[in-house]
Amino acid sequence: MVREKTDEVRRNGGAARVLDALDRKILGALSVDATLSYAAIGQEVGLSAPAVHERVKRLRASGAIRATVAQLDGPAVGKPMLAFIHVDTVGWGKTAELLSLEAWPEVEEIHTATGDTCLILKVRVASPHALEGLLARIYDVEGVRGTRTYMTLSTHLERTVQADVSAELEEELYIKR
Amino acid sequence: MVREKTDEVRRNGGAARVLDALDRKILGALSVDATLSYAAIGQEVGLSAPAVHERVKRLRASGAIRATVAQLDGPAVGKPMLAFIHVDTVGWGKTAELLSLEAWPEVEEIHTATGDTCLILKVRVASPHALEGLLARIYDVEGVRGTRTYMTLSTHLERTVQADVSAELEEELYIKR
DNA sequence: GCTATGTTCTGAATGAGGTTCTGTGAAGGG
DNA sequence: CCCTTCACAGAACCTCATTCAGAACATAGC
Repeated sequence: MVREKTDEVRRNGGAARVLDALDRKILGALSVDATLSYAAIGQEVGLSAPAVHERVKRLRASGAIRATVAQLDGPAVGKPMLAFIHVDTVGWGKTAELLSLEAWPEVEEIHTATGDTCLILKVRVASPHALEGLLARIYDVEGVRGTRTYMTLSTHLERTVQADVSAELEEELYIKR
Repeated sequence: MVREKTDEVRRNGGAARVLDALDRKILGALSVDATLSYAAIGQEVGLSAPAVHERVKRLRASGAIRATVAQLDGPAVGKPMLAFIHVDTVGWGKTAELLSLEAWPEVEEIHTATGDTCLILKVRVASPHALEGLLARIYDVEGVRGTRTYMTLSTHLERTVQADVSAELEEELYIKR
């Protein structure tokens, strides 16, 4: 019976479900260090290892945990330069074409944005020369009208999505599908 | 002797060391899915599990792998709104004060940048109201002259630092200290 | 050229921790 | 009041991380 229910939840991708305080504590811990053992997390939040495991499995299935990844150091892997590029296009329809940017390893983020620009890119490159080549390729894309590049000189903070652990939000947090 | 040398490398934090093709393949795999077993990675790159483990240990010690974290989903944890905020300050010295932004859970990234602005923030909030409150707090910080906010409407790509697996870069990649 | 030395790998052995199973107690509904 | 459902704890199992010893290979010095 329990198994049936679990499978059902997994089928519909995790229906709307409140994240309680324990879930947010677990997410907070894993978003900082995903190598923690379930037993260690259980110590922190007051659960047994299997209970933590069950919740993490649910959080993965529901999409609250998108992935578990290694955070690399830009300079260490040969990409010391970070920049944000604002791209203006001739129309909204053309942004679809730009999505092939996903295949470019320099591009880490692509957002559609409001303001005086259409797209915001976060890119990481090895050198000024590499940045110039990237910009040239961007201008080659059909529909690109112009770009504005913001080079970063130093990065003071760079982390992933934070789960707020404050308790008063409990009622508002739902898993969206 | 071997142990001595290993300890020495660890003491100076991992001296300049070339990342070879195997290292970059391993980094590429772990940056996408850090839950892979060492045996599975070894299958991909042609090494045994202990050999992969040894390399990963070195990559962690050298700083090429900064951390292993769970990537959370913004909407799922109650933060559906993502924005970039460009902050103008009255002088460079004042940016140090702004670094207390690290303690604000809405702020994910802080960069010093070139261009017509001093700081670029990446923030994720629950609602327009929360964004307004955040901007009010930013303006309360001593030295803040103005801000420009770029709201994102949709995110087409959001990933971490990518390790280029192409082979021709082999000679250029060093671990910086 | 030969030897000593350091490096990195493989395969085996061990132990920690991930994963599953079963039972129990609490909460909600008929 | 009983039944169902759910989440958890404890125990058992089993995969996989980790360590160890030895082999292969490259390098430097004699």
